[in-house]
Amino acid sequence: MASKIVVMFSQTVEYALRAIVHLAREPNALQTTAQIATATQVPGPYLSKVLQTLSREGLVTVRRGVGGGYLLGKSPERLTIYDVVQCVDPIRRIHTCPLELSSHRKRLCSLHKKMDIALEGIETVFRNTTLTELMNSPNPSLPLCNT
Amino acid sequence: MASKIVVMFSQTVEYALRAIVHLAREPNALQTTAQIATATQVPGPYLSKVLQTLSREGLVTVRRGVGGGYLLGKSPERLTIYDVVQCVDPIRRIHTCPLELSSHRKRLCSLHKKMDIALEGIETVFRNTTLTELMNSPNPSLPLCNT
DNA sequence: GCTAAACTGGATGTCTGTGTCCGATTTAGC
DNA sequence: GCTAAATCGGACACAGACATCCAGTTTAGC
Repeated sequence: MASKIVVMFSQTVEYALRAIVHLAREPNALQTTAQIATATQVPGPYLSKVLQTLSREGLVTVRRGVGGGYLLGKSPERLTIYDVVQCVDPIRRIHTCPLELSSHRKRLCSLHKKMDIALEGIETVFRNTTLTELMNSPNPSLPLCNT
Repeated sequence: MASKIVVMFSQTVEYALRAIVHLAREPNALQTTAQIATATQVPGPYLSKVLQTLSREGLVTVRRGVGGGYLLGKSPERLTIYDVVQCVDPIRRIHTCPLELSSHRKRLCSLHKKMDIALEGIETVFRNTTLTELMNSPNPSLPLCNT
């Protein structure tokens, strides 16, 4: 009845965030899928799909052909966790009654209101966290690095 | 790449919460699976499984045989959304590095720390919301009811 | 104790997220 | 322009969440 590792956030979100964080560590260096896959411990072929999704939204920039690879598509100060999540597996706030009860259409009942408040909390945390903040946080463990 | 209706909370969680809320509206009335299914718009056979799960943890009480059905298993003041969620599809906080980097074992990197903070937020909202509060909230839309 | 109402548990089916594979396409460097 | 490095896109494979079905068990009421 439950998922496996990181419930609530899909595997795809986890992978996308790892890839973005990895690219953010060297904002100007082209990285091939294989390099990113190794560094982030994400299955290469699947990572490839995830990067394509990120690329479509401009979160990463791609250069094809020999010597090609991926670059961060936006400046780390203006790229948030939220952007990444929304790109690959969006948080959908609850705006209308899931039961489609006519009287709840505009005014959620207390149950769904609470659930939406929980979602709002996540949204806020993610909206307020930029890649820059992740990289500069006063944390001895660097993202993805076994220091 | 995304799920369908209410991302982040599984369908099962949604169903379980509806069932619990429905039972909480009449805390002392036995309700058959069919009755609950109709009231909550949950597929009967699947709801049956969900109720079994809730029953194993004592969140609902079952009476088998003729005239049987389900009852709330705990008093609504002491039953929280969190209890229901943890029963059917638990929120798993991030305690150790998903990449299993040895240096992150006890100290999460900033990325996973942020993700865990988001989870903690949900956990807090859910822990602090009892069934009683849901029923008594000053909200014109009663849970599950088309008033 | 018979019968019918109701839950139990296992088997099965379906769909989507995750993961793989490979031929086609792009491009740097010779 | 040839070649090799690299992404792209579609087809395929697998597992788990969601959903169904049914034979078996429990129990109230006659």
